Amino acid sequence: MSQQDDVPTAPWERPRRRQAPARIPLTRERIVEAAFVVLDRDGYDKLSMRQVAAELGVAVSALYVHVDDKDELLQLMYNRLFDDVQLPEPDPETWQEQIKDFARDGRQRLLRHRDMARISMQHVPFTAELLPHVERLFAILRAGGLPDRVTAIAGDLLSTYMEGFTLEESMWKERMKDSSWTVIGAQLENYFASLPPDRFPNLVALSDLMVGETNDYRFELGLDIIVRGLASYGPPSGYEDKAEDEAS
Amino acid sequence: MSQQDDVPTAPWERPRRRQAPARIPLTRERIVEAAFVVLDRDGYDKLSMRQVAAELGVAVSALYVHVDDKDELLQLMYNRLFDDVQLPEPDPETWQEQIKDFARDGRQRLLRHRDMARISMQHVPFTAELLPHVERLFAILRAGGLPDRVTAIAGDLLSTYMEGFTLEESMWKERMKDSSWTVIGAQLENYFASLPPDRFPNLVALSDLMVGETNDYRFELGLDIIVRGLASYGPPSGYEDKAEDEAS
DNA sequence: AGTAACTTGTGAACACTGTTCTCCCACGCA
DNA sequence: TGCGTGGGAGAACAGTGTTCACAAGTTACT
Repeated sequence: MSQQDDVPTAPWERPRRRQAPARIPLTRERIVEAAFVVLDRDGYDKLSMRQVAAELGVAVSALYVHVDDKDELLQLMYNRLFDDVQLPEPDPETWQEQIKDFARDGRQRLLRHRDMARISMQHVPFTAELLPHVERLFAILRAGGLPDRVTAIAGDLLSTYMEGFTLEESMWKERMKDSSWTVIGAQLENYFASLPPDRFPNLVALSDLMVGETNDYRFELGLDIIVRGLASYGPPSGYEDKAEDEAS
Repeated sequence: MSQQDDVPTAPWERPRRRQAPARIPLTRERIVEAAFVVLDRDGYDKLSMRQVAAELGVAVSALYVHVDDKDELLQLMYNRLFDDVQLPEPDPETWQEQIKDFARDGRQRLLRHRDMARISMQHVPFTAELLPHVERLFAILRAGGLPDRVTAIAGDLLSTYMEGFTLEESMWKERMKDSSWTVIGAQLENYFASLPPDRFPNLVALSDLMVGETNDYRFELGLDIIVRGLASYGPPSGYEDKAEDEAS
């Protein structure tokens, strides 16, 4: 952005401001960027203010000029991860698929950075930057004909599932990061299958299904369960009438 | 709870040390108990090994004789919170209500101790002590006539929802613990309603529903959405397809 | 009996953490 | 020229999880 700094200053233009500060000024953006570098390299447990400062070649206290808290820094990271989300125009025909895409995209974003799901969990999702996304999500759900009270909590339900699933998923990877996933899965399946069948008949019977499938498949199935539950409150498929919900 | 010692140790559980003789005053149980005292009094952020040791009037390093890690201590707390769960005999008629009761009970347990939801989120739910509960849950789901692949992830889905919902719920309380819930709700509702209606029509329209209802109601509705989604995979209601034979 | 091994618990120490304090220095402005 | 201001540096404070050498007390064996 400042690639013309090496051009010598013409004698007739008096530099009103200091033209080129010797160092790039420290900004929130640069701090967040460095924090992501540390996070991906060392993981959440090693993500400390000192490490971020070291990454920037800067004193720790310099960070606190731009950021109030470590908590605020984490918030900024979360916001930046989702700030370029683009939800589609609400379409009553395909609202179910639109909702699923929202969750799929969220999971992919969380998986982009190591331990990101852990950060996402301890933070309130209603920041000003993310409000447009919630707004769009609501628009899609209402376009699907869901009653308002269902719409009002569907956002919570979906993001809770998305974040919770991804958290568990990445925790397994982290906990046994020495092995590949196929090895992990085999170990787990083996464990469940080795339980005493008289006391754990169902666990034994389902051992292959619990971990044998890929995470993608399991995420997709859970998503489908939720969307089916949501759709059960809406108009029968095929219609687009906004139907009142029938009790019991 | 010591009758399950013959359950093989899961591969992700680090082998713990020999159990201390029963006559020694300091035991794992006492440490866990003290940890709960500290947690309820000072919250999760202040729950440190030093505080737990101080609560017992004991040196910090003494804890490490009985507990490998702080992580293990947290896991023990989680286990103890759920170790006396009692799930009912599977009943194909009322399996949906049985499932809901499972989640309701879990939420109540998490709410019993301050910040407990935060602890629950970062721990693996498949410890040996908790396996019987998963087994029972599976039995109920299968009795409801759900296909095995749905049953296999329904447990994850339910506990993720339960823990995620409770986490968010308790985070709000913690973050604004000065005010009562009605005040918090009013503030939030006010905030959403005050957004520019041209850019956030749906948020404004739903502002009262998002926070106006009680947490109990919102939890119940989310639970119903999930159970409906699950039921959509099962036999049509009214029928009772003979489930896999249950040995009584 | 003596002795060795072991379990428990102690106090100090190490290497960190988030945060704040004082200080310094380069800049913009008068 | 002087001055104020604000960003950054470095040290310091009060913590954190964990480990270390060491001291008791108990048990087990020669």
